[in-house]
Amino acid sequence: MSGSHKILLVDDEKDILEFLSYNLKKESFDVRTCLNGEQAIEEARKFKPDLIILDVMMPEMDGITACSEIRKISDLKDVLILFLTARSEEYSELAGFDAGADDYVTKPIKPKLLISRIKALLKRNNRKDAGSNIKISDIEIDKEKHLLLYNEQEVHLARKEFNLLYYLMTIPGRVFTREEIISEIWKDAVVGDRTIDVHVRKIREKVGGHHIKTIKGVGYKFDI
Amino acid sequence: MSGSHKILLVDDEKDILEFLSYNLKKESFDVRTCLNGEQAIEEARKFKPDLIILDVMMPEMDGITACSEIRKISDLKDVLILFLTARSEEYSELAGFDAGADDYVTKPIKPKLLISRIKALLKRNNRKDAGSNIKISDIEIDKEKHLLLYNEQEVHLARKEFNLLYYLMTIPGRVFTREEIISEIWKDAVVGDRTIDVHVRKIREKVGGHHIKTIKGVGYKFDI
DNA sequence: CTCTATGTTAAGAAATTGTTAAGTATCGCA
DNA sequence: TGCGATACTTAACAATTTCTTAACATAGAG
Repeated sequence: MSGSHKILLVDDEKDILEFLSYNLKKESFDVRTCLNGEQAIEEARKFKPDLIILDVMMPEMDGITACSEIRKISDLKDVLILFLTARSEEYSELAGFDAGADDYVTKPIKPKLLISRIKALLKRNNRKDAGSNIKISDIEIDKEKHLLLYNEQEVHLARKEFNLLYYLMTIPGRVFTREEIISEIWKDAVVGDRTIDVHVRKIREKVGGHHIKTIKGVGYKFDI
Repeated sequence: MSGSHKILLVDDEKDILEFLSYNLKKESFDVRTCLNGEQAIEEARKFKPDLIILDVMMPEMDGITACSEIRKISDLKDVLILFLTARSEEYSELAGFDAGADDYVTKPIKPKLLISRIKALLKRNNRKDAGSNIKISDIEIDKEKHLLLYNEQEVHLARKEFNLLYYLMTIPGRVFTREEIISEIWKDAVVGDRTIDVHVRKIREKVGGHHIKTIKGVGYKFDI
């Protein structure tokens, strides 16, 4: 199922490279490794991987810089990039996404989680041609451009609001539980009970209240 | 909501056992404790928990060894295993996953985080039986969307009503006893005699009385 | 007819979500 | 770096919905 997806793994710690490499190969991915960002760019040109896993913290050239560089290479414009970050470096996430990352995973790394993320990414990518943008009735959303049109009108949503709305819209009609939403939008962070509600409220304020529907005791869903 | 999920808690420090036990019980989990790996294996065979929380560092038999042993027991093949590790023992995590752990949490333990992880684990595991929609004559039910169509018309059911109707519809015609219904919908909660009736009444009100039939002295069934 | 299981109703308890405002964190920019 | 602006989270409280119960009504088996 994983087929022969090619993954380029970049980290300056050999132990981690070996550990991940082992786990990925077990899933029958085609894996190559690099120890720093410069090597990675070179290798990426030749190897043309489907996915690059980049450690954010590396000597020589850090992951974010490497990511930006890679995005400039037209041959690799569509390669998926996943960051590895220490739990503390929360900023790197933001910077990472700005640099064009597709996902990130915090260390210490849980192989199972990483692999499921990878599979999700690769899968999502198959539909990417169909556009990472969704249009439903009066709402149009373009994830790449971080742009939302409501009645042809551009509306600004903050990052969390945007991600939340986008997440619900990935499967319109389906109810997402609070737990699902939290683990998707907040990853492992622990947030209070009312946080989701407040974000939902703001989204409703901006795109009309009828779209996000509350199913009491279950969760929220996007409705036409 | 946590229902009657059974958790086996294994740690050599009594303080931690008590602390966690208290917090888990507060969430209405069914908790048992052990002080070492050997006891844990024995207890797991009898107790058949849904989840085992294992401290990695223990005398006698460490958590990783215990985990491997447990995975060998066919009766416990599907039990979830969560490791507790000190922050410094980063590598134990790696070994832990190889031994078949499903997740891990670092000490010092924050109960909130631990519990949200536990719930996520248990939930993920439950999602095996997701053949979510049923259509019978004039009733169509979609669990994912938490949607009920009666004569093509959307009808709102509260959570308990929805779950109850869905449960009866999983095997149309079969009579479900009150006991079965209670243990499915209310788990271990104790509710009065008339509670089911009231819910049934509300469902009948909403989807026409003929579908749910009372078998006096036995239970209820969904009829076409 | 009598007895027991179930039906009905309305009240209020409990659970869940909505709202607001204030505090904290982060960002963009000079 | 510091400042104003924006974003995010939280806490307190309000509003709403859902759930349970109690009291009484009814039906049907025997």
